[in-house]
Amino acid sequence: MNKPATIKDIAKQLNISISTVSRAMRNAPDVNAETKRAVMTLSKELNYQPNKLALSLKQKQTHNIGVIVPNLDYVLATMVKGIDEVALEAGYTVMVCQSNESFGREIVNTRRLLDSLVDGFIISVSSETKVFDHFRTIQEKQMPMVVFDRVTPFLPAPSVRIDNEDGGFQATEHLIEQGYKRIAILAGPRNLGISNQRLDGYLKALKKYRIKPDNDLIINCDFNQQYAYIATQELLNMKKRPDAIFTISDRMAIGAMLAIKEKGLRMPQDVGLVGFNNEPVVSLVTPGISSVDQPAFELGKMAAKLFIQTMHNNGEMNDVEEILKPKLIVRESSLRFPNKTPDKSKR
Amino acid sequence: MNKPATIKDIAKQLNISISTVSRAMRNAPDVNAETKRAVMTLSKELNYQPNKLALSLKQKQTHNIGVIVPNLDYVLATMVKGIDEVALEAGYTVMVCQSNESFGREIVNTRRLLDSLVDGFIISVSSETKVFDHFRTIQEKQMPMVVFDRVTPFLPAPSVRIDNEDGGFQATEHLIEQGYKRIAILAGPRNLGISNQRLDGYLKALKKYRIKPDNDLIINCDFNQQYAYIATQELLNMKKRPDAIFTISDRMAIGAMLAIKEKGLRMPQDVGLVGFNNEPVVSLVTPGISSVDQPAFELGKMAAKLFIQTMHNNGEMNDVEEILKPKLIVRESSLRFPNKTPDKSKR
DNA sequence: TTAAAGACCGGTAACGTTACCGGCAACGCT
DNA sequence: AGCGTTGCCGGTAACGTTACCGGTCTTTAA
Repeated sequence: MNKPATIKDIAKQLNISISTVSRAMRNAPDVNAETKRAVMTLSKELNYQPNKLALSLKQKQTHNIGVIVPNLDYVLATMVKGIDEVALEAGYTVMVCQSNESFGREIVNTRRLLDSLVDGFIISVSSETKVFDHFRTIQEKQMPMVVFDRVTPFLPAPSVRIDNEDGGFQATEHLIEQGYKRIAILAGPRNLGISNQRLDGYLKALKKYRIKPDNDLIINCDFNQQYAYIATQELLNMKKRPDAIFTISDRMAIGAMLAIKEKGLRMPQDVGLVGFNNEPVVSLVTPGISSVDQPAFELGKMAAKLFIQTMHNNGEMNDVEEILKPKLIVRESSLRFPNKTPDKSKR
Repeated sequence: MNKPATIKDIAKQLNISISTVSRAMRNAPDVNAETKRAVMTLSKELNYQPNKLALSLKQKQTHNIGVIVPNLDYVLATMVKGIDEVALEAGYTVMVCQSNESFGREIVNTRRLLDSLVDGFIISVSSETKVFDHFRTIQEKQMPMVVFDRVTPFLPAPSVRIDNEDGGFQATEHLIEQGYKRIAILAGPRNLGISNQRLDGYLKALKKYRIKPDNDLIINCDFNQQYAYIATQELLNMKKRPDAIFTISDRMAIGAMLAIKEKGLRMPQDVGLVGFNNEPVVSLVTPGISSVDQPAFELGKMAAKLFIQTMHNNGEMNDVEEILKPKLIVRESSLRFPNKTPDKSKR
């Protein structure tokens, strides 16, 4: 066995035409049962594997899905797992590419996958991305495309995300109920949808309780731990320092926590802290950090389902927007009055 | 612009043959400079994208690498990032598939990718896998295959891994130097190479200091936090309980930590603890957990480099085995005598 | 002046598969 | 007996690309 066996080899050995073999393989109706059996046995014997490339070339579809994510941290990895789950079930193979939050990498990845490697895309956009032309070429090619998690209004497409505003609202309302008066927010980059939506939730909660938002307490900084650490230091050095901080990611919450501890302040007594994502780490640090949990796995599954639907509708889809609900998990970092919150969750 | 433009369209519009267009695109030497320019401009105008499928079918290679990993936790995600880095550089696209530590999934993934989707594989085997036939079919097809991180002697192939034995040795020796007398080890599953190698390092260190290994202190349990938690509880309930625990992963270290805290014991005074991987989380918990750091990103890069080398050698490669050195990072969880360890690293 | 060399280009087969059309028996029905 | 129907099969083109061979015309060298 040198070269892999092809349909031709089978045809030759069985003295029938390749068309018949092809039909037999696909279990077509108009082929004799006996011939079918013969083909099947021989194909097994020769260890025949149909050539997907040839097939894809012929019918112009690959049954691959291109997944582009900015990174593979806990949340996104979980979502990808969800995508994988239903994609595999539906007969699709996923190609995961990381853009590393880099605009250039995102373009390269997109172009690569676009080279007839995939039938469509499931995308979470990089935080660096402000121009979406590379994604629009996908749509011009009539390819299905679903955006998840990092959704942006500048890229109209079927999308799945969580209700970020509600998440921001829950977190902030909880802090208010716990008696915190000056609540700061570490929002992410300005151009990022999830960042602004969570900020909106924050503002909405303040409004509900008639608290005037203070621009000095609204910080836009980059998405990582280090920046959050620095931003928190600055916050805590203010004359009228905040007594609570809501960060829109757990990474940032960790950074904030480190700054708070270093300053010698206690949580939740001196400063309350709430994060976002509910990554495992927040339940391990001391004190445990309250965080808004999002159904990442479910979200991934939903994204893939939406993709497959779009696929079946020939790429057309009247911009569906699935929105899943997040849920605040309360831990020690923000719990001044345990009785005020009905369901203190387990660690 | 309906259908994507092909080489034929260009040929027709320019009134030249498709061969010439093909050569012009590839910047072949025997084509007039002017013709080249004409082809280039028109191809840009028509937004021509060469069809990778047709090309792959023709020259029987896809320029894709199949990467199969058991999961996408911190360490593996970092390694994958390393693979991605050099693969992209070398003109390869990677297809990442998670086996979810499941034997069946691993087989499915392998078969899928084997369907003429990739030119070869970079693999980290699932912990569940005890039979390697599905991987051997890769080798039978003369495809390059590199194994990384989870290397096993039952699957001979070029490989990259860290010196697990040395890592285990460093961790254990450190605990001994810190005056711990009864040192337990939470090893992973028995069939996993990294598990056994780290165990070997542990035994080697004991031997060096003439400590007799105690079978009651050597626990083989599953790779996750929950099992480690339970195993630690049992250890601490022994009549002569251990005064230190070395776990072969940080996940397990976290589990152990929770059990230790729950029992009301203090680290490092009552029990010393050392983990493996040096995930970010271990520096965030209190006390910080000492852990053996492995150069994950470098390891990923090395794996991809090795793959590309193997590729260039037509799949032949006299089983290279690259071994990178790990390095113990000491933190509070095991530091009884700060002066005894020369380089206490930063958190 | 002529032959060889070089520059440039075209035609065709092939990669492995499927879609489509057409053909030939055999069978059943009137 | 004649005709349509059914069951089964073969041939060919096509998907988009490249490899190979060969051809024509111009240039160069002896």
